[in-house]
Amino acid sequence: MLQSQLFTKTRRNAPKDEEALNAQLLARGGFVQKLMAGVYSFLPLGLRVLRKIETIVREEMVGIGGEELSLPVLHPKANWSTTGRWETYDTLFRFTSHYSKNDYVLGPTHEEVIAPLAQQFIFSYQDLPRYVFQIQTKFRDEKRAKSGLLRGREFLMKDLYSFHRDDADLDAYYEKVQAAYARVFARVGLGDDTVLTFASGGSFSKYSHEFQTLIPSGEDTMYLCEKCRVAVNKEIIKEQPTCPSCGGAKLEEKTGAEVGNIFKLKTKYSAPFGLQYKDEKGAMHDVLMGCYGIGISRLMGVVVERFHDEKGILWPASIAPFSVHLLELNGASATGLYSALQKRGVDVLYDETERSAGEKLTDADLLGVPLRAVVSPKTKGKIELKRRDSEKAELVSEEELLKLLNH
RNA sequence: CGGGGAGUCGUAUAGUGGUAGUACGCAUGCUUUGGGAGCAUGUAGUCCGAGUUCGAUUCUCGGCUCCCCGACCA
Repeated sequence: MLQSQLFTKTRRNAPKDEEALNAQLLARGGFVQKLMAGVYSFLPLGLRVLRKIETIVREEMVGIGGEELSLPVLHPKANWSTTGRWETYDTLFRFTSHYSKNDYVLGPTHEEVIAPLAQQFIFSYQDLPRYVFQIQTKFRDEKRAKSGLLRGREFLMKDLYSFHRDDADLDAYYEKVQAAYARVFARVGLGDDTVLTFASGGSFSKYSHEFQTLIPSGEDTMYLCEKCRVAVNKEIIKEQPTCPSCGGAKLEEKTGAEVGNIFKLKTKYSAPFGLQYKDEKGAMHDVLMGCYGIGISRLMGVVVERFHDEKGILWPASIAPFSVHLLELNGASATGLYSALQKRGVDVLYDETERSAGEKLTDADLLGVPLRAVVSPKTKGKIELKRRDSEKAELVSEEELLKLLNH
């Protein structure tokens, strides 16, 4: 990609209505633009990051048997009345059609859609288990949207739903999802900072689990057992004052951002919709369900909160908008190298603009591409290579660079 | 939802009851060239509505929007 052709430009100042660090850096870099509180456009650079996170999540969901589908965002009131959540769901976006006078919901989650849908296809124990997921825009009428991408009114989420014949099967799959989630967070670069957290489980199971990324700007408070790297959410610390893993009582207070959660719904949503199956003897039973979410757009914000310095973002390589940021400075030309990199399939952003060296270098730091390659009169036919997370640069030849990137 | 703060060119800001200023950006030209370069010329703005006033961007009221704290967050 030629930087001169980018739809967006970087900004020297963050908009004054953005205070959250993730929003400031993402807005300055041209990754996102706020339309209103809690609602963001994802611009070409930001969408690249979002898509990479999606791909990682998708691969891991497919890896545990998930089949991808796409459910509607617009729901009829009736489904939400069936579960009672038309009245009880606080942050539900409800509205009435101006001409038909029908009531609708903008989906904040999809149990009300998936349960009756599954009822069309699941009849027998032979149809179980089943696992379906989607990556879909969700709407929640948050009383207070805040913290940039961390709490939006419109956001991108992966939601997986599983269907089982008994508790043992649900429990076993729940464990698999938990392991897959750990892989997702490791792959997006948050493995060391994301901990399994015990949280309230509602009325059907004792606890649910959240994945909390430990960042100072996180909204949730939890108590972490340093030894086990397992935490207890503040909401259940009274009933669970010790580490659920080792029983230790030395828990340290931390703040985190919830990037994922896994939840045993059991029959909470299958029962109201009559989602049942016949066992081998022809007896009817409610299907057991699990639901499992990952906030994709929130994850993008959390990564920025976790990986930045005073100059800008430091994207983990796995989700960076580009692999290499190629800069030509002070009249030098990197056109040949750009073509060579493209030919090798390297995802490269090429700053061929005729701006000052300082401006281009500052831009590179802000955008946070993991590897910076500079060609200038000073590099004398070689390439100055610098990792975004390192102060040291090294001079390499074109062959050395290509070899390195092939790796 | 309760409390607090704030709306001025595209962005960040200053200022004023009487012609709205600066920086960045953008445009043109020249000069520069390793950490958001210099000079010149140009471009572009007072959230919406009502009130007070000869006159409101400024004061008053209402609305809308944004930010922060709290509450809330299957």
